[in-house]
Amino acid sequence: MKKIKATKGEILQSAADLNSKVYFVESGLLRSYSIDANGKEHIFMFAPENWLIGDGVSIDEPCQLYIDVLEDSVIIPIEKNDPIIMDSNKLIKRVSVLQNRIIKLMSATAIERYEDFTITYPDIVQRVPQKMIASYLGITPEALSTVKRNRLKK
Amino acid sequence: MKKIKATKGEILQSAADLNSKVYFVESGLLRSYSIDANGKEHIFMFAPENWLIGDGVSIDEPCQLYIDVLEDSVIIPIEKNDPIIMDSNKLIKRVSVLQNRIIKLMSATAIERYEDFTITYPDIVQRVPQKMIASYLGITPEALSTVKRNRLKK
DNA sequence: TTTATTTCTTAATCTACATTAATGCACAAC
DNA sequence: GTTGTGCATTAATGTAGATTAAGAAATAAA
Repeated sequence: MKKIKATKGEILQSAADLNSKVYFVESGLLRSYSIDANGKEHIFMFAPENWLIGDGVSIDEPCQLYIDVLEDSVIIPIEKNDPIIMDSNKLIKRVSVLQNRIIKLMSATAIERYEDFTITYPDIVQRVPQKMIASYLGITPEALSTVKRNRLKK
Repeated sequence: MKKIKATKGEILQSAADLNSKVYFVESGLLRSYSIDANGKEHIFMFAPENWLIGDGVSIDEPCQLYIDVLEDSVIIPIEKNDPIIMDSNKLIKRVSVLQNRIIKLMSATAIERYEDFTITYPDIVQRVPQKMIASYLGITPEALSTVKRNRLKK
């Protein structure tokens, strides 16, 4: 249950690592992302204060995600198999977030997903570069620019 | 721990329901899906033999998904807060599946997602109408037709 | 300060997939 | 049998967002 200081730019986990930890963010901002066959980044999740971030794979499987530090942070590493902290409720919440994301990815346009993002993470929009938000939404930075422009027209 | 027979076409759960159960499929086939603002269905998951299917939301939140029966099935309803059965390992596996799905939705083309589907669920391809596979992949049945045609050309 | 380096925006073109519509096919109801 | 009704396929056209490229604006480095 020890706190760790992590500095901006630091990489806490790489894909293919065997990492049995998740991270609770006490202050600062982390993100997790994957890199596809073309070398393109896809942001999977942002984790600001009081969020938990980690790879969903089992303890004995290699990770799929990279986790790095976007703002200097204070984090608490937690073992995935720690039964006290990793209670089911937290996991169910996680499933809920992911389920929501899949439904949105399949049924909402980029504009709707951006609206949704600004509501769910109002402060993150100011704290990270636009290209990361585009990456989270599954579109290019260019497309995000026009989304924002069209939004203002209304 | 009682088994239930569910017949084809039966709806086990509707969106907005307050349902505290998930279902283990002993035999048969279930699916979960959402319906978007335009009335379009988006299949979230298939659950053949030995799969667990349910809504990811917390016990006290209204469901987002419909669950219905695609083939006559024998299923075991499980309370979400049953600590014996709903152990963390199963939940982590669930997170893993969803994580994978999101990564694929963001970084793979329809052709790649279809390839992936036929490998992950080789038998399901034969057991459900093509339009449901299209719905799972996030494309139209027409687009799936051309995907399959182009695949054969190789 | 000046010079890089990265980020953001705009516009032109391209492409994967959606939409629309027509046709053929299977299977059930009558 | 025939008349559905739903499903799969094909083709023509439309569109959201990708790609490419070029400038502007911000940030970091010198």
